[in-house]
Amino acid sequence: MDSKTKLRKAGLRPTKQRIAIADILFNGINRHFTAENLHNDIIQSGKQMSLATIYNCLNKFKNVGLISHLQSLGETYVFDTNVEHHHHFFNEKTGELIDFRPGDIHVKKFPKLPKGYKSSGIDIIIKLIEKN
Amino acid sequence: MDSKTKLRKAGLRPTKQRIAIADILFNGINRHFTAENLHNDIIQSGKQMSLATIYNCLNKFKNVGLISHLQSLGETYVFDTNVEHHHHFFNEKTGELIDFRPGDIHVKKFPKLPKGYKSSGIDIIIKLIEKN
DNA sequence: AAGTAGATTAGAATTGTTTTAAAGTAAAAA
DNA sequence: TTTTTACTTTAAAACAATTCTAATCTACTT
Repeated sequence: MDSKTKLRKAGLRPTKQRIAIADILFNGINRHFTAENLHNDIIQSGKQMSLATIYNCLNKFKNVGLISHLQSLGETYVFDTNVEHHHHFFNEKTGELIDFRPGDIHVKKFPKLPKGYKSSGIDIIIKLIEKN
Repeated sequence: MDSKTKLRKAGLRPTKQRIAIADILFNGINRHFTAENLHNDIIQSGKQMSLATIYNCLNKFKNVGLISHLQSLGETYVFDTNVEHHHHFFNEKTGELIDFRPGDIHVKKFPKLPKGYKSSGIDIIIKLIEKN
């Protein structure tokens, strides 16, 4: 499916800029990227586009589910008086974090790590919403 | 142990400001906070301190291991063309992210969730460093 | 008590993202 | 088709979080 159709199907107007972005993003290879990354790619391909447009488009794409964005633990630097290794519950509504001990969770099957690398740690975030 | 001693033991000069911060942080209750949070607490307790000092102190505290900071997935907003639910390898050196499928990992024992809440998802980040 | 290295501060600088308001463009209506 | 309308793009300004700068201050050493 070409970018134009894809955008239309998602309920977005296929503008020149959106098509250019979609052409880069949906070429079949999953990728992670920042607005800045993408802007560079576009500039280097000889096109011109403002960074604000990139942000606008990406946010629209995200809203309609064409892309996702990595839910870190929020936007700001969060400090923690707990220096032991531990994981977190994350209250999706309030943003509140609650610790839990590594012993309270047990990971059985492990994914195969990329060649030449070893694991230096694992961070687990269990997201919470109110029951009912 | 009082804050002054604690700071000295950690190799930090116990200044008025650091003591004030330590008094708030190390009162026995683990807590998560941002620089802004802490600044508000301090201002509300009638003390005066610049936000820059808060940042300086927290970074110092972090360097000596008195506190930790939550490793989000980096500082900037990262988008992802993969809209399926998935987890990530995180290359600690380069910041690169690689997806892995939820089926590639299996969590057996689950921590007890806070009362009144249910899980709305789980995010797992496996950090990687080069072997040898 | 005096000197020095390290700490604090206000304010400027930086970085990443969003907003604003004006000008442009795709889709719908005529 | 043309006109109209609603949505987009843009540069520039605004904003938010964090760090830096350079002057002042303070805890520790002597």
